[in-house]
Amino acid sequence: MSVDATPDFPALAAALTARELRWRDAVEAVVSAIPAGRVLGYGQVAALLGRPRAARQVGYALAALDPGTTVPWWRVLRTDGSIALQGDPTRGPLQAAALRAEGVEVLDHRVDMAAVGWRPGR
DNA sequence: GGCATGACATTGC
DNA sequence: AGCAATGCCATGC
Repeated sequence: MSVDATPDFPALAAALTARELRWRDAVEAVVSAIPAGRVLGYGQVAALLGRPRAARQVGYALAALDPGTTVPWWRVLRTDGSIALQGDPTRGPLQAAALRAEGVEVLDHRVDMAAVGWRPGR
C-alpha cells in the first residue's frame, strides 16, 4: 500500500530490548522512515525506540554509518532545530544543502521544527 | 569488568 | 537569548 513502510516502533523497541536488534540498526530503521522534507530530533528518535534518555547514542549510531549510506541521516537534528554538525567543515554544510534540496528552509544553521518536524502518523 | 568517549537533552544562571 | 554544568547510555579498548 503505502510506499513509506513506516516501521512498527513498539516492535522495534521490543526487539531492541530482546537484543534481537542492535542499537544502531534500530536507529537506522527509524531514520530511514523519516519522509523527505521532514526532520526529527535525536531525542525523538531515541524516544521512538523506547529509550528517551539515549538521544546521545542516536548520534553515535549515525556517526557509525557508512559514508555512502542511503539512510537519510541529514533529517536528524537537535531538538531546537539546530544542526548538530554545524561545526563540522564537511558534513555540516552537506547536511544543510541536503535539507534545502528537500525544500527545508535552513536559516543560520537552524530549521523551524514546528514547521518541518515529523510526527509519525501524521 | 571498569573506564573513557561522544552528530544530545535538560536545568540553572 | 546564550552559556556552563550535569545526567544519559551504547561502544570500544
